[in-house]
Amino acid sequence: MSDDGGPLPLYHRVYLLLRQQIAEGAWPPELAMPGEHELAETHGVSRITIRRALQRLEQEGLVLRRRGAGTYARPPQPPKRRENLRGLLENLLAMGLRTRVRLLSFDYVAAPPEVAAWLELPIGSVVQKSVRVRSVKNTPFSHLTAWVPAEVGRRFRAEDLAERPLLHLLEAAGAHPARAEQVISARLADATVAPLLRVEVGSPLLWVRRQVRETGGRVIEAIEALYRPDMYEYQIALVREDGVWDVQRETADAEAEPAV
Amino acid sequence: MSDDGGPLPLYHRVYLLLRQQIAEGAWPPELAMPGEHELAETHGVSRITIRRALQRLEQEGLVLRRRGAGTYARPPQPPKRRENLRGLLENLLAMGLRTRVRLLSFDYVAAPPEVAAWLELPIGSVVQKSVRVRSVKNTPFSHLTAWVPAEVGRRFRAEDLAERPLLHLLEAAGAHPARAEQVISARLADATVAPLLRVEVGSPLLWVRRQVRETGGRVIEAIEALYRPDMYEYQIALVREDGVWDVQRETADAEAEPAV
DNA sequence: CAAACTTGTCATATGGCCTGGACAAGTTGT
DNA sequence: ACAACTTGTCCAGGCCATATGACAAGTTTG
Repeated sequence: MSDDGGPLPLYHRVYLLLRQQIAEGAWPPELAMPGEHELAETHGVSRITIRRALQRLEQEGLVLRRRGAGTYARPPQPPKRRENLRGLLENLLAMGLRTRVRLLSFDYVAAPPEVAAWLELPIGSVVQKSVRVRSVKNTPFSHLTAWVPAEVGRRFRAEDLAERPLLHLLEAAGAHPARAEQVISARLADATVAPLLRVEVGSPLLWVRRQVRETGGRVIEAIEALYRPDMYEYQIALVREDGVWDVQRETADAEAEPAV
Repeated sequence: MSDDGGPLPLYHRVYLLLRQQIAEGAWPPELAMPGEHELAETHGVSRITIRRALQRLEQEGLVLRRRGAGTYARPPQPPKRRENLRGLLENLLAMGLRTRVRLLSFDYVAAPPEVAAWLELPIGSVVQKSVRVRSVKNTPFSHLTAWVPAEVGRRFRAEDLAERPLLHLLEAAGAHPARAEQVISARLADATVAPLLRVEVGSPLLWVRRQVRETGGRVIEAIEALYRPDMYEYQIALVREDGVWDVQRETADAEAEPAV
């Protein structure tokens, strides 16, 4: 469940990198970007490959090219406007943001070994597997794959998943979530996830895996989330007390408008 | 032959799909998988393409192939073993792990607009900029770009940066770090960072930006860190109390051995 | 104007990806 | 033994990705 991106065409990788640098304002719009020859050199790639990447950037309006004059970056929006949303991940949709959830699949299956270990169940146990995509203002920003032990999952219906957060359903069903562990990492969008998040294959995604236990210690939820970094970031505020750093608050930060 | 989802080679996409199905136990290990012809048909792809996917699966030990007999799926590998290291980010190197730091650059420069805003200084103020790469067991895992106001930075030397964490230096220099904000996101490795982290250009990296204030409220450090996700992950433990999730501890999780 | 940049266009060459088909070699079940 | 499966191997050909080089055409600067 952990994996690579694989072999992307060169011109596409160069495109992704240039787009990232443009978005960061690496080249002010009034100064020309490095020439094609120079870009080719710094990326260790032929000029034709650079041109393919630049042509695509031009098609998308991220760059303005004039023969003889040069290539000029056009950073999309003025400084990124963000709506800062206090609250933990699950509370995101309880807030003002209108998020829409699409339920892509909902099945009871035999737990593959990795998932079984994650849920601390015997291999082959029946588990409920659901896949959802969550959107703000019609733009998808998270892809969620959740695993729940069968007897816990049976207490709610598939339609509920499209309306309320999983943790609420678990609580309403009599479970008592008490502790959670999250691991935050990064991975590339693969051919399955990319179209669902409306992102290019090979773009970077925030990768969060969470395990939730109830008071007795039993794992009642294992969830894998992939977030678009342009739409969603993770914030942590720390305070230093008596020479030790301590967490003050944890925050999810979602953009008001998609960057592109 | 069929639809699109991105510019991945066909054989690689088939490989990903088959690997996923194997991991989910779609074919019990004692029964043969569908033959190459059948797989070619169901995936809408030529037999040679199927073979390339299967050959890779065989190399990785996920399937067993015997001429005349068929292809048999094999139970996936046991989960990765990790050394779990408690402690906040800056404490990582204070722990048992022997991390080595290489100082790549150290200058006093005029702050570019973004950095000035980040440090809450007037545009063009002089700041100390340093770039470091940190390694465990001779494998680099983090790339750090730090910005410090000039008058704060003058209180320590470049050589100190190669030996002690920046926060220690700031404290030793009389600063009083009190609060910090971290933003966690994801980005791609570009041509500059990739070789330093010994990673392919275009691979995903964990992207952390941190701003540290001292007691008076002044920003004394702005730092941008890029981490290899196979070497370093971010963990957060949450506890639910009175219906609200609270952060219990924050943890950096580094692998004992690089995955590759 | 002229030199020195820029992007646009073209031709050529190499190698990887992918298809279609044919055939060889091994295994299994009747 | 035989038929019917399987995987292993090879070929011819087309398309695409990529590198290299040369040249045309536009812009900027002195």
